[in-house]
Amino acid sequence: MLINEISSLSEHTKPMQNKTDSDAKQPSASDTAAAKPKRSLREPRRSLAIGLLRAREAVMSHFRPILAAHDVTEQQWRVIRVLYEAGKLDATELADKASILAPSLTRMIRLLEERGFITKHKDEADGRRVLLQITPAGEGIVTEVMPESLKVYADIDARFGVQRVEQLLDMLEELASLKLENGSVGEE
Amino acid sequence: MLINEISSLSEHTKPMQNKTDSDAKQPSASDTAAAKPKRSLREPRRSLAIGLLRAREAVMSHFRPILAAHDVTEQQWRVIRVLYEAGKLDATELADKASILAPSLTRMIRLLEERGFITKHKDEADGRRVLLQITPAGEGIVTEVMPESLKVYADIDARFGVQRVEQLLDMLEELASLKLENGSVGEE
DNA sequence: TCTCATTGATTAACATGAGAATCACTCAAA
DNA sequence: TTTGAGTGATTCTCATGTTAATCAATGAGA
Repeated sequence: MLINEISSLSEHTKPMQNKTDSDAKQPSASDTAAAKPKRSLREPRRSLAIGLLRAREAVMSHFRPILAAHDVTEQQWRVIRVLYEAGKLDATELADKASILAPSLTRMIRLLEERGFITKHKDEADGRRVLLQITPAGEGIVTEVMPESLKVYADIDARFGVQRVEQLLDMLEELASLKLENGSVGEE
Repeated sequence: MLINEISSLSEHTKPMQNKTDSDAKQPSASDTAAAKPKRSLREPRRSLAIGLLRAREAVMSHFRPILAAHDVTEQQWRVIRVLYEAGKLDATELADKASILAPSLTRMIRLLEERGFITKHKDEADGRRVLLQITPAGEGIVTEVMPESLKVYADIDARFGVQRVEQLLDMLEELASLKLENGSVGEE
């Protein structure tokens, strides 16, 4: 029944010129109840996962040149920016705020420290934790890149509409906080 | 001056139930003219790039277990699904439809071919092109994974609202098609 | 026909994503 | 005090992202 609901939704799908060859055999809509919409597999709905991916790629394509000009990757920029905004953080907090996995962060810390953008030292209170902090050199990157970054966002605001950007951000936040059934994230 | 423009825009930001903790320190709106919003660097607006990243991560967290159960990665799933839907494609088309970079696709083709999910052969007409096609084994993956995938999307529809999902997809598409000034992508 | 710019695909090198295993440290219970 | 479970970080391994360089094939023009 859950799948039937899906197939009914697929009516929203635009015709889409069937460039493919086979499978034009739409069975008469007689069997609606027990119909296994196996056909719907070839005519998928738009995917949130891909939609988010493409949108993000489009947005990032405008930032990458700016970051590349300063020889920092997108992820390195996130780490630097978070440290700039939040001050001293331990690795877990930093990884969370910058949306970077712990193993990735470990590697990045090594490079960022070598390049003099951040400093690393153990927490006196808890020997397991590693405290990270931005350096003046790191702050320099921020003050150089941020204006360019804001310019791009201003451009997006102008083209897309400030209010709609805010609305989109709201929806994205809500989507990110959704708790579904087969969470699979909720261990137990 | 450009930054001032930005900071003025930030007034549109809605209060938004402060689920977060810190930063409730909105400076009084007294300093509007000559204020050097150096503070704005420390108090950034919400970022589209990060919002899209988090939302996507949240969505994918529900799909990854399904894919992992069938021993395919997210990207491999996209490739298989596109080939299933579109039939025979050359590498460039496939990379575009699956939102995967050409170098990545080249590597993936090798693995997917070894595992028997796709076949690869040169185009007779144009020796440069490589034509990819899904195999029955690959179709098997689709028929196994797709129902689970649809279930997750149905769950998202139920929680988020079908209409809002459609609205979100519309906005994402539009955002992805935005042409900004410093395009840096727009060759020509 | 030959040359050469173009196009499609691959390779190379480095950085990150993702999951599992391991190490180091902490803290509470025996 | 010692053990052992839990936590934070690191390491390992494989797959992909990203850019630049390279290779192979095509096609138009000299």
